[in-house]
Amino acid sequence: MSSRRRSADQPSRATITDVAREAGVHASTVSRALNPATRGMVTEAVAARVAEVAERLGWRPSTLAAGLRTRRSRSIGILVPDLVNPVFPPIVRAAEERLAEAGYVTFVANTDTDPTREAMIVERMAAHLVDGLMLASATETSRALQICERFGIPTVLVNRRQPGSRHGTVVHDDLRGMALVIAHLHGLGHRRIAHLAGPPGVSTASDRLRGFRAALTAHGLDAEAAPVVIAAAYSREAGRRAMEALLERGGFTAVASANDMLCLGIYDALEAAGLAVGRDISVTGFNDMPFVDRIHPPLTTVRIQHAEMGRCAADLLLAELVSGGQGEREIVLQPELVVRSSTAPPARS
Amino acid sequence: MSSRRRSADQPSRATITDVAREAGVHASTVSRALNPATRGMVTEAVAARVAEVAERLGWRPSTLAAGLRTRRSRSIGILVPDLVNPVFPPIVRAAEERLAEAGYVTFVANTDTDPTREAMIVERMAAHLVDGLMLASATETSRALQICERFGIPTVLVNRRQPGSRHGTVVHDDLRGMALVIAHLHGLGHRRIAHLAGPPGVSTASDRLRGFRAALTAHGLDAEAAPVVIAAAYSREAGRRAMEALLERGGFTAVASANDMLCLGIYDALEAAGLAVGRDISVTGFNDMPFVDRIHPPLTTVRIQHAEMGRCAADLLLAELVSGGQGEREIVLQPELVVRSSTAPPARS
DNA sequence: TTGTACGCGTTATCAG
DNA sequence: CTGATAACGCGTACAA
Repeated sequence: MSSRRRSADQPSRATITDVAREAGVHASTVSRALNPATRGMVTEAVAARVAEVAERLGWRPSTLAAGLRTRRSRSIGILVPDLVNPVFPPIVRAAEERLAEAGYVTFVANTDTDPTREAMIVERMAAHLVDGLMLASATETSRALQICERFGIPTVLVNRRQPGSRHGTVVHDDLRGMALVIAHLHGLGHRRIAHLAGPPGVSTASDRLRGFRAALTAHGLDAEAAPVVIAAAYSREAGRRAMEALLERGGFTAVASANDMLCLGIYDALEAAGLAVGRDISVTGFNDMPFVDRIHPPLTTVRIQHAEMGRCAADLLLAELVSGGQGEREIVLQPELVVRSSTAPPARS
Repeated sequence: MSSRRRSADQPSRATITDVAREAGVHASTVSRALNPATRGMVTEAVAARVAEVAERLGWRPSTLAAGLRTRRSRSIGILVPDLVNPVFPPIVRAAEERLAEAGYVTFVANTDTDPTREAMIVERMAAHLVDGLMLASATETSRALQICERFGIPTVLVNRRQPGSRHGTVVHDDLRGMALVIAHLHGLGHRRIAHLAGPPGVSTASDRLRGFRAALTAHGLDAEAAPVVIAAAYSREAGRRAMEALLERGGFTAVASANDMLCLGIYDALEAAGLAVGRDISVTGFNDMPFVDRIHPPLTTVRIQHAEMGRCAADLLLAELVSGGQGEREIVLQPELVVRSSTAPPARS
């Protein structure tokens, strides 16, 4: 017979009742003595004795049992599209750190940019009574946000906007980021610039596309005529395929990509086509994700504030958790152009 | 007044009692009808009616309430040292996928290779009644494993061994991996090979160091005389500092690194010293983490099976969850050498 | 200041 | 096959 280890031979963890019996007081008193918020309601001496017994018995509060009553769990869910994309880990880490300081644990999950999966995860998180949710995965049509609202779970968006949403949001000024890119390329002499756009429904993709077109116009270039190909996902493979399509079409000396991950695929496609990044075709990225300074040639890209984004989002969420729903602000961080060697004046040919 | 949204105006989610009332049966019957495992104990007709009502009322099981009784939560905790290290996300993703198929949610957390933090997280996970734990963070002296045993939580180790541990473990044959590296370097003509070792207490670090020495000896080289510097962490920065120390010491034409992350720092240090990777000093990594094929020069490294490791660990854990503690196996996967351009015959000088 | 009594949503164990 | 009842561990009005 397979007896559950936890129940049988193992010394099942001490409960508040055990502590009460041992300390010679009532369970409620123990609860009050051990809860920082209610400690004042109890005698100094009793509090000390209870604390001592609890310590000795190795008592740990059961988040579950507490949550059953309070409907809170001191935990926060963080949803990202794909942890394998190096943009997200730094954001998550920074948020996690800030939330931990405030006493919250964080649970991270991948959504694969799949709305169904995203909705399922939100439901599961809700079932675990997360106190708040941080979505780095929100698409412009995410059902997830409605679910959050239905359950009344405070939610903030990170690195993704949802137009018209009332949720706290932390993003970057992508239009300005693209303007920096185009100004740089224009300054190098490029006049025929292509855009490798991100997947549909993702706000960074559409914002950067808009920024691309606006910046071209601002420089007196024909935004309508500029080659644009949309990548199926923010992945290396999708970037390669999109770049192949762009190459077939031709008619450009530089390509401004919606994101660094795509650039890896762009490099792959250009290498396969026998073209040199920088010399033959200039390439720019977006995000300045880790390690792109070490790829060859080092990528000119737009730096976003990964850690700051995570911290701001955490603060926004924490504010909302205490104030009960005021944090409906949008924080827009400023990006910065980092010039490396993937951009150069256009080839003569 | 700040009324908690969840309680007041929001339609608090339907409970099993609501469904029971609506369906005209007892709550226990609802429980049985909706639980796949106990559905057989109930009439087909009743089951159907209950299911219909539950659907209509939007009933969702409360993991917490259920866990309070069953002491299970259908969730698994995954602990990694640092999600920013690209080795881990693919492992986590693969494990997550396999576990999700089996109906488990996964919670990921970073430990920062800090035993105290690791212990705290394990406790919190235990408080959330995770059914199992996957540790990619275990150091050779981790207290975390004892905590797991005390709580009776099934635990497996991934990408880390703990000597003498009885836990299921999935690792690679690091000794063989190092042997492949040294054979490759030796074949190129290198005779003075240095090792940039990983941090103390980490099994991959000590295994690879042992493998390094054993392989040197096997090739008739003096293992004792070989320069070895220990990096403070598996990070780019620590790699740079360790490499600087190694350069001061000198006396080598190639350096075998314990891991790819360190190689980024090695590249930084060599660049700062005006040395060319490959031509002046050959460099090898370990892990074949994403993107190292695109750094300059592309890194010769040992490929490990990231996804397979995650899947195996998940299977091991699942087996243990159903059988109740048999999975005390150690799975050793085989690594593979990937030769790129960071290695070349030693410079003449 | 402390104890009593009850509820949170579900499952296990009996009876019927 | 179904209903009643008692847990699970904790928080919290209310009473003492």
